[in-house]
Amino acid sequence: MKEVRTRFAPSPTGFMHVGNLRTALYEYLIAKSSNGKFVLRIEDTDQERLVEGAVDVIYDTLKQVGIVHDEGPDVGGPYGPYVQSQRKDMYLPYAQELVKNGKAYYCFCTKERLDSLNEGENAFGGYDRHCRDLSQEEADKLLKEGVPYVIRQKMPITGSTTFVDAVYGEITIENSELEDQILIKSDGYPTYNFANVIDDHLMNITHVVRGCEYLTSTPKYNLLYEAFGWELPTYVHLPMIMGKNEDGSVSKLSKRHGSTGFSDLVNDGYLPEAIINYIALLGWCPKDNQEVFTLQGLVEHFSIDGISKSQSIFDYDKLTWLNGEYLRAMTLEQFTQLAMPSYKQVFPQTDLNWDLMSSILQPRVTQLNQIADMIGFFKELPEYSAELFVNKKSKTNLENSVTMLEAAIPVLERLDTWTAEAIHDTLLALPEQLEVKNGTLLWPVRIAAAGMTVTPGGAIEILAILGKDETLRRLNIGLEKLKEANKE
RNA sequence: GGCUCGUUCGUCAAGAGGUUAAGACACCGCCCUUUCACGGCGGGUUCACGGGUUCGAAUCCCGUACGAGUCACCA
Repeated sequence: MKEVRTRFAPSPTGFMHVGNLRTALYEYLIAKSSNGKFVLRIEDTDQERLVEGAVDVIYDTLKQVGIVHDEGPDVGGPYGPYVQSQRKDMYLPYAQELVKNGKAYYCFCTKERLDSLNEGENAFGGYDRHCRDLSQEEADKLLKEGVPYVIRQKMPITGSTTFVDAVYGEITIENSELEDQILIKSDGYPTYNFANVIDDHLMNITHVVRGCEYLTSTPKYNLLYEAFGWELPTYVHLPMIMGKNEDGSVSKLSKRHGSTGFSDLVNDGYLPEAIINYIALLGWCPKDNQEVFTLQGLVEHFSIDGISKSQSIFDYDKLTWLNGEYLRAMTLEQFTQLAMPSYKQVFPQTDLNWDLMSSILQPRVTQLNQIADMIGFFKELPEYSAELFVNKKSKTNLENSVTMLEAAIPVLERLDTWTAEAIHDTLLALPEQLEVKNGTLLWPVRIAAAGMTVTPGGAIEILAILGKDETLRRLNIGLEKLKEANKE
């Protein structure tokens, strides 16, 4: 059995769309699940769209998610170079061979003529094959005169072309639908379509994996393989990733739906592992419906027949949930390490009990970038209304809250060892004495300590993190606020 | 518009002629509880529509509708 070889062939645009990343992931998984090779090839044949540093974005992304390529521009390999602009001179001879065999031809049509074909009421819709039947003498003459040219593929006029896709099955396209596409551009560079076929063959790629936007142009590729007498690869076309619009309609995932780039998602506080895990599940389902996977787990479970045919909508809610699962699954130390930049953002100078902080945050955080907002109240007591002390379920009101704080403050003042455990024992002795439920005491304490109704962690943890001095200061502020409110 | 592909809860989806049509996210309710979260339990008109084929269709066939892709010297 031939070794499986797949390739990720991005254009260096400086941006890694999640759709691209998913394609890379599936290519990697297809190769690795059968012990094959995964190749990285940079497709930079469009000289007008070159972006500085764009290739690094590709390396960085793959590195962050743990997808390792066996061959590529940076690591080399037996089929190099792996950058198309460095392979430029390889393509023309193949195109010329096609011309010689009558499968392609020189075209001298100007841009203006081409444009005019698609204008006005006589719009033709495509190329009219004007140069297809130029005699060899004419072509040679124009070539000698230095008239700019492109090389176009000569498509069959009649009949149809059928191919089998591993996901979509048998697909037939009428040859009359196929345009005489350009193989070599007037700047001498090959088009994507042509370079792709040549390189995939030269690099022994066995599985061509790509988005299904290429589905209907696949016959053009196959006609090229046939013209050269090369073996066809296995095609694996992937369904698109879509986004849901406000009005309920669906369109290709783009900025207006949210973050669509890998680095955007990371900035939003998502973990690379969670992003990869989520993306793997968008359009693919394992036999046993498992949902949480490491990259290695995906390699072990992946199979092409689990790829779905229909487009799927990127669901930020589910990604968020999955990210929370990853966050909760890690050790406290790992969590603290990831959270530390946020901790330091809020407390650049001070050190708090970060372990305790992490222990209350870890079950609650779903995106790392929420942390700074969640812990802001530790740094500064928010402005709040005395009304917050009133809570039906805890049976607290403006009057008994005073009693609770007046009971809590002195015992806390006498407490020397300021640990969560000691605070717990001290505070929880009070409700019994006062003959109230725990919540009746703890609600006002927490409100006074935090100045908000919803907090990560309970009163005890919050006091422990705040420290004795700050706790007492805040409880007294709360007490004053209550007395003030009761006066009115 | 031509061509190609697709359509199972709001979303991701299992399902391959006979199932009470899984599971997950989201949502709602209850429990746990020191608020929130975590965790536990429970809930909901889901097979686009219309015809066939069949004893029997989410599954097979044909139409229709809707959605998407594609028709570049972009990839």
